Amino acid sequence: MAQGRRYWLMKSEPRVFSIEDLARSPKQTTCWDGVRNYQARNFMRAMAAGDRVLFYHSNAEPPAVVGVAEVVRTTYPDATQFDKTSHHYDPGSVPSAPRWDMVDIQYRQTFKTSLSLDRLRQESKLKGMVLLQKGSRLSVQPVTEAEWAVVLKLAGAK
DNA sequence: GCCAACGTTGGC
DNA sequence: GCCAACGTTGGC
Repeated sequence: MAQGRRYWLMKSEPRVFSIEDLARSPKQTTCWDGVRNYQARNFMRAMAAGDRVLFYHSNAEPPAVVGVAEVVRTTYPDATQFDKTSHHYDPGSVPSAPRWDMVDIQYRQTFKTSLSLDRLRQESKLKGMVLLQKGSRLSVQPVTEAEWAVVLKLAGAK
């Protein structure tokens, strides 16, 4: 395989949608709707099927990377942007030129031990992670191959 | 195009 | 619940 797989991190509040919810979803797959940040959207547009995703629980106790998912469908329009009843409705977006996209991701594994923010911060090799940068709020962000390897090793996972 | 006001994110 | 950091909006 000449094309290298890419790695990402996606945040979700477990009270809204947790990795357990993903594992219980039909086909263990969900569409990642509701992203309303251009940078995050652009990262989703760069995703390819087979890319790996760290699943992160934000607003959790503790906030932590809890497992792995995989991109199984590349970007397509997020239907909630046109749905007036949706919390994610965007009156400025028109169907002929959808502003917001989503991807589908499928469950892969839950770490036996989740990796809290604190734990990740202790790892000098991870100090460049987007997640750990001051003020970082991006809900979809890139992870380098080296960071990916360190995180999976810390989790005792493959 | 500047920038103040406002809304959101997310750790604490 | 607080609030720092950040993104977006809109008046000018």
